[in-house]
Amino acid sequence: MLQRAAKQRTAQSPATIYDIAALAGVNASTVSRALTKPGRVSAKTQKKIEDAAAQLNYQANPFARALPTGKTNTVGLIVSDITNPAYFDVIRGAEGAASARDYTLLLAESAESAQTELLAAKRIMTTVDGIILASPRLADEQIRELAKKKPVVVINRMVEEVGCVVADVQPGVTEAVRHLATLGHESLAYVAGPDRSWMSGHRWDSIRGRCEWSGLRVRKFGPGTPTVDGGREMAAAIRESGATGIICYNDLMAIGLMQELQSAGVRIPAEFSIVGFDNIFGSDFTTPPLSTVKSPLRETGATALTLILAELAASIEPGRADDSALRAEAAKLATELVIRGSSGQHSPAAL
Amino acid sequence: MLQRAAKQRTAQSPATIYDIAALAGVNASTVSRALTKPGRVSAKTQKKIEDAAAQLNYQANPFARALPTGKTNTVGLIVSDITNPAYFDVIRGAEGAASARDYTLLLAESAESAQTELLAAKRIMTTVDGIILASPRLADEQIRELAKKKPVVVINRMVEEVGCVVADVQPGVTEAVRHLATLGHESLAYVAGPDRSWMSGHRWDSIRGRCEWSGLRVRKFGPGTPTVDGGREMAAAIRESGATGIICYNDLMAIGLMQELQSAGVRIPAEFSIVGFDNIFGSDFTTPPLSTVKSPLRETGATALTLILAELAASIEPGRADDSALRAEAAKLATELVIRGSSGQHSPAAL
DNA sequence: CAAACTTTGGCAACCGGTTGACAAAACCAA
DNA sequence: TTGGTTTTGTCAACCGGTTGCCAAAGTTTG
Repeated sequence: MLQRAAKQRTAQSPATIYDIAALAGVNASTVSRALTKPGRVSAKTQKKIEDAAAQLNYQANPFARALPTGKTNTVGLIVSDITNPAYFDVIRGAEGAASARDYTLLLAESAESAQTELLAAKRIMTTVDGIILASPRLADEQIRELAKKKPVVVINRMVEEVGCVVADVQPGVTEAVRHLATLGHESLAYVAGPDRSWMSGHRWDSIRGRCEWSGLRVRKFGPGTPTVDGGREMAAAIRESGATGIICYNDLMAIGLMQELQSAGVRIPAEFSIVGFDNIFGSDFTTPPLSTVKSPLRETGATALTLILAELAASIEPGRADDSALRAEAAKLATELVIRGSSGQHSPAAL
Repeated sequence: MLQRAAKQRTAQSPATIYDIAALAGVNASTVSRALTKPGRVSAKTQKKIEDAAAQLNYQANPFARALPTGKTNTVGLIVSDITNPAYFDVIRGAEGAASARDYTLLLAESAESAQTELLAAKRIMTTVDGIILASPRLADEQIRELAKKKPVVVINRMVEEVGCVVADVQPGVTEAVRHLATLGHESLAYVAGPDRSWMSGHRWDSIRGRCEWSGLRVRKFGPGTPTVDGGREMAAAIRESGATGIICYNDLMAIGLMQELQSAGVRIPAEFSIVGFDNIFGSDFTTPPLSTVKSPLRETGATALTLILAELAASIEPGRADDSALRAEAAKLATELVIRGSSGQHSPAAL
């Protein structure tokens, strides 16, 4: 009552299918069919109903619709840290793909905590048709557990039995290592991200493999916090290490590392070459601009959303297992090296 | 039927209050009360019900709850352009404030188009308890129209009869103009953003006012696109204008302008001083790092969400008009000048 | 023109909670 | 023990859609 009053105070209650039914002189169920089941009602009644709906400015109540069907036309996206610009493009890609298909994106952040992440996931689980986890900090088992309830797609991580979107780091890493070798660096270093980050380990594996293949020395530093400050903290260790070709887990760390080294008087790229990962917004603003292994972040976000929708479609209509097409699409997500000023001919003598 | 089967295939249907009722040996409505109306049920039954709920891993279905109450515990946030890093702090602030209060954030973007914005607003209107519009491109009247249906709070714009969160540009602008004057600039320029941007006009008004007060010449350029490229496009006009102290609508434009001028051989800050707005991520990466009028973006987002919730509370319990407290909070959102390297002593002679 | 078949629309149950009205039970004082 | 009050739980309606089932209306066919 109170609510009703309040509702009427701020607005006239929105039109329902019953209002339409009354206006068009048909039953509510006919209205429902006219609006959702194409071809189920005669063209004549269809028109009457559509006119009435337009006249009343009808907008279906998504909750009433979701209740019996369980479908919400909403996909949740949980990122580990909204601050990280790398996710900007992921979010953007997912949002674009979602609204293009008349889906809505629900955003949540886990603040780099597995516990918060699980909480957020559970909180929105009931509200969405599926969940995208960007660089989740949860354990594999927990992710599989979630995936039992609703479609789950993981970004930047491989989890068995769960849909994953991971750009192929190989091409970018290969280019980066070759690039550094060509510039005269014989000893490389990898500045790792958090231990919980699957992607950090993955990048390291790829780099190490490539270095072995090329006969280069490479050491791993870290784990570190995947932020500008986290990069700064690694500067001293890197400087003492003897390594001169540095690849960082992500651009933020690379930028921090470069800033700290420069403020200690080190010349980049003469003394150290630095390469990041992701090609985030602003990575070309630095002096020198950052060389980086570019990830197709936006496409990653869009692909993840497409995958969710495909899983959804498959669970309704189990016949078509067209995952192959999507796998193919995901496989096209390759990384590539963007060479800018932070990597260059190694010439410490020029001091 | 099919759905039911599908549901069971991927997961056991989640527990309902009826399951709890059966397990605890009470009526479903008692369960509902126990879970939502503290004190309405005896301690004994309360405990029985809570135990049963815990045992069944109960999680209320938000749709079933939203249907009769109309409350969704979700707030929509529509930004004009997800690409713009300025919004990320706004999003972050709103997200933080939301999840702290057990609310969820629904994100949508309008791609700088009034039409898309209206569409997005209408689409999510039915799903959320309130909407935050960040730098909306809609007309005032359209915004008021939306506000009739659900609480609306507008960021970076003043709209009468609607809740607004606008940081006070005055202190930052005053500092910036004085700063430029002190550096020896006698002729200033403002590089405007889009015509549809209220904030762009607002900043211009403030700057012009301050310049008149100080007896400085100032011209307005634009309108322009509020992006790095938009800034680049203004470079030629600025260079010919004779103005040497440049304030840009936002950091993106400032960065673009600076890049373009530098690539034409212009020395910053010797020949031109450049000041942006917002202090976005990366604005300190440039060479020279960008001087900028810092906006409390994160607080703005958080305040907007708090305002929405306050309006919501007020509409249920109309007695308390504690808007004053919130106004006070919003008023604390002041801008301030961050002086970095892109502004400095005007010394064209040093050429 | 009737029989057989196809469309089309109505009825009613259901999704999972919330809530007003009311009755049963428990409690209290006299 | 009784009458009055308060607490506690039940009943049933409702939110606004969806959908299986069925009957009425319309169409085709022999």
